[in-house]
Amino acid sequence: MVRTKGVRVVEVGQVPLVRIGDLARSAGVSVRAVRYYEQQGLLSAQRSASGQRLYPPEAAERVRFFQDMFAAGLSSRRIAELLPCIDLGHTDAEQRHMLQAERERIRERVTELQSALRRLDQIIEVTATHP
Amino acid sequence: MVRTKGVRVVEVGQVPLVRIGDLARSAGVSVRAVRYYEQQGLLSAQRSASGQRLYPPEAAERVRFFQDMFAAGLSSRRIAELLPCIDLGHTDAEQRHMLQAERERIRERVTELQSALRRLDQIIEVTATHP
DNA sequence: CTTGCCTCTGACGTCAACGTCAGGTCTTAG
DNA sequence: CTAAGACCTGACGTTGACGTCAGAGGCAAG
Repeated sequence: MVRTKGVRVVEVGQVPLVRIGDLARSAGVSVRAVRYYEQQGLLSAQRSASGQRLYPPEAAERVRFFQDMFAAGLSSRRIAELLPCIDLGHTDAEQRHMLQAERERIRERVTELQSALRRLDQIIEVTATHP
Repeated sequence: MVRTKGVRVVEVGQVPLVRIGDLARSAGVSVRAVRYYEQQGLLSAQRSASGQRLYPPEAAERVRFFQDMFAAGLSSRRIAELLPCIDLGHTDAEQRHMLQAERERIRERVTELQSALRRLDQIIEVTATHP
């Protein structure tokens, strides 16, 4: 076990593994959030002898992907359904249907937001002439 | 008091008023939602002698505006702050700041969503080649 | 060895926009 | 007059993605 720039790293064969705090920091989320993702079946972790979670550094990318999807309004359930598509690189009919449905949902949200934006702009415009 | 096409209407002077159920239907929300908006200070209502809420028909437009703003991620608190800007037709510095901030927030959400859309499209594209 | 930070597992708290239920009143069609 | 809806006021329940706290253990530095 070595220490590199403040981040404790466990070398298992050639694979460096980081602990939950480091993952959380590098992904920009809380430690609680990472544990939550595991609980929801989105993220798995190796365990050290003493039971501490150990992650490969790529896990940070995956966590950021979760954030993107949450921001897009997907539930953790949907994201869980999404992961096999990514990991296996192929989809069945049901999965393709789900992907299209979510895509459409997000597109609708975008147009909703743009509509709201226009309404806000109207208000700003109107009241700008009457300060 | 008259009945017009199934909608009970109260004539007070020249102003026709509708009851909460009619407002809810014409705005496409639940009765509970309308009461909630009143509780949050977004909507006021005249009361009949027996205490029932009475609304001018334009209230439906206002309720739809609430829906737009909620869909854009504004809280009822923010919407309440917004209403005087609309009703009075002018804004002070603080209000203008708030309007700009919310505008910017929504714009960020849009780009987030578009980013998520691209990621989903990538997945769809990749897996489409491997059915 | 101890100090200080990190991690662990529960488990309860939060927040917003309502849903839902209870128990009672109003209104109107028939 | 009566029965069926619509409406009233509380007040508790729901959902999702975590926050937060408690109590206990792990681990590198001095």
